[in-house]
Amino acid sequence: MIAEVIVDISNSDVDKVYDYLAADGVLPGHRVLVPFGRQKLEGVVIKLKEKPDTSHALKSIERVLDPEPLILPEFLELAEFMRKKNLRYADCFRLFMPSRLRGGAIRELKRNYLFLNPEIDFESVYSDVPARAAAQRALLKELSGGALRESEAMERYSSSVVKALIVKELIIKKPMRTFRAPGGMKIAAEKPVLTPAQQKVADAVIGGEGVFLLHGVTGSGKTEVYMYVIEKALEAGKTAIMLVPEISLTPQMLGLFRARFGDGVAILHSGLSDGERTDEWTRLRNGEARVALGARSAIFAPLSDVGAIIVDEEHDSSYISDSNPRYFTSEVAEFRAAYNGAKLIFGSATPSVESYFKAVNGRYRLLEMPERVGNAKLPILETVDMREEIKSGNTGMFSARLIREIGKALAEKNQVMLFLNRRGYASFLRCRQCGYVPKCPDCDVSLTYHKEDNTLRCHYCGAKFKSIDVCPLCGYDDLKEGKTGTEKLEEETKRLFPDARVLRMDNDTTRKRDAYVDILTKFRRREADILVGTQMIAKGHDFKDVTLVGIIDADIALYYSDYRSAERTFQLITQVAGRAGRAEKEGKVVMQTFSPNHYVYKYAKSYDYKGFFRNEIRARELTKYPPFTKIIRLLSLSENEREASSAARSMAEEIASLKKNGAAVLRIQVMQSAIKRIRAYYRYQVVVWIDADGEDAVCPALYEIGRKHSHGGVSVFAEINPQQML
DNA sequence: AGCACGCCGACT
DNA sequence: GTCGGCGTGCTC
Repeated sequence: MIAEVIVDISNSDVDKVYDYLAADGVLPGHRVLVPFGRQKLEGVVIKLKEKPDTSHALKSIERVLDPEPLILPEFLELAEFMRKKNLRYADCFRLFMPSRLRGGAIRELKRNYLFLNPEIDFESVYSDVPARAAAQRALLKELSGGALRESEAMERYSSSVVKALIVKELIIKKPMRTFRAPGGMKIAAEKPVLTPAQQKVADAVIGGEGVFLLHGVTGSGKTEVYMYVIEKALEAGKTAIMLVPEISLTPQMLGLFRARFGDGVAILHSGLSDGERTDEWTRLRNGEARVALGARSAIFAPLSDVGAIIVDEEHDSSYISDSNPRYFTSEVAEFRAAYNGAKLIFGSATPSVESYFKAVNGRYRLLEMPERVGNAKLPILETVDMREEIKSGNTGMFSARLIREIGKALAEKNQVMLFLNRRGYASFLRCRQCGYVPKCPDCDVSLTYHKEDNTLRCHYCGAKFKSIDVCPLCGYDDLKEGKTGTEKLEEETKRLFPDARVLRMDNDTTRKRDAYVDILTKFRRREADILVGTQMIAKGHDFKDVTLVGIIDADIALYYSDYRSAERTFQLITQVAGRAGRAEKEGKVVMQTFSPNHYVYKYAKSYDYKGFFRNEIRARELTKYPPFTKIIRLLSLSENEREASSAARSMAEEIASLKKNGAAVLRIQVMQSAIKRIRAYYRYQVVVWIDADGEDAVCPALYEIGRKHSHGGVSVFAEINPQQML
């Protein structure tokens, strides 16, 4: 028999099928060890066949690494699907299994457990232990109820107690495979009865076909619908996958699912240790857990017979991987749903324009939940025109209005969230005399001033420098500070409200592993009155005492003038607003803006998603942007500027000749990237507009052109509809 | 990704 | 003469 093998090397030159002689018993999906050149490599068998496709002399598979194929047949097909989308086989298989399972051995975590010696009768033994050996009796009693980790027994009793019982041969010690279960919060959640609105949506999903887009306002109770659908899948003997943005995977969320589905839930996300991930993966693979809850990568949960897939907050950018390997979670979800005949729900309060467009066109089935559960009102949104503030002499970051509202909320013993999507203290420093601005030596961006540790930092490569007090060029000692970030916002808030307890949450305060959970917990426990932060505070966390949300600079996302900036702004405002007034208290949102007449604010204020969508989709159609076209960006990187630019130009020429030969290419643009250099690599790009449905026809050729130009000092990366074009 | 082959510069 | 720089090419 001949086996087609993919070797575990992530390099386009070797990312293809290699034929090997296979003994009986080798099956598709098996991990195998194969001789490859002069080395021995791990690979995956993707197919068996009678005759080789090559005249090459064939080598034999050296060894099969697992008793049963580790890769499910579904994933072999998924790999083929993803490969058409410009991913390498090797990268696919790396996504499909935890890294621990590669590299030959599956290391199991073994721990010593204590058991009662099964050869003796508990009752008689127990009475033989003298009453004064209270600790020994207690331990025996506990063990009669089940095994206990040795380390735990040592901790709770003592080593001498354990030792004594082992010497008396009343208990035995045995190593056992343990599964590390990442923790969740213990929540006693009885199953609520669905509201009529929730039930209607749930019934539509259960009784319907195809892919669903659930458009439900924040607080409308989408999670209950998800859990209901998952429950139905489980009742039918199937499995389920629930995806949330990484940031929403709080202990509460885990606790909620644990309470509902018990040990049948496995968690998959990037924060797990290798060991934890392997254990959770294995529990899913062997059927012990039937619900996978996790971030993006959990879409690859090794479940068979998937009955439901939920993608919550579907508009969230974390569903699109920003570095290689790039894949669209939604595409994988649609593939798996189709393969398994599973229910697939994309849910959001602010669906992406692309998804909503599909719903409007019938590609997805649209479901709506326009009301909050329990009559809770949506907060009132107000804009404050910051131009007027400046005219009236207020150049600070707080408008008079916002200061007043914060004061009121604090006086009423409520909590406040202040949102500013820019971290650091000041976005740059500039010498008032000669105009010098400190820039990153490796990137074409100015350095952000961080007052906390008096550093200048590059937010693109992470470089850190000691800050300056005088201009290094002219020696002048008055440096102007650029746009303010969260650090300064925190400082200003403390200055204006000296009695309030202020917490800050951004990339800089959450560097440590559980820091962000800690900050949120503190805030929830009312150990602070005001939470200041970036994007992070906008997502998915409910605080019942927050009645006011201040958006310090609502325009930030609008400044990035790409076709998605209005959409991003709308999503952000709606999300941030969703944090206010979730319980019986009514909420208010104050948005400070310099362009109050922008249509985003009009629609956001009245929670008019549909109005926003109509406006936005018209603009996209006129300007020929997605979803009416697809944009492919070929990014050319090189330490040598001339090589980067000439590769880009040469690619553009080849694409132009494709177009001439009739390819569905609409427009080609060669240019320097918005940021000309990052990490010492110059960035040039070719941006190609193609027909909305032209991906299969055009993209393979574009990828090939990119690959051909990835040579010597130049690397080319291809991206479809890039999130941002930096 | 490795590893060998191969073709030019500086050295005991 | 030969040691060794890393460009190029190959792996069923």
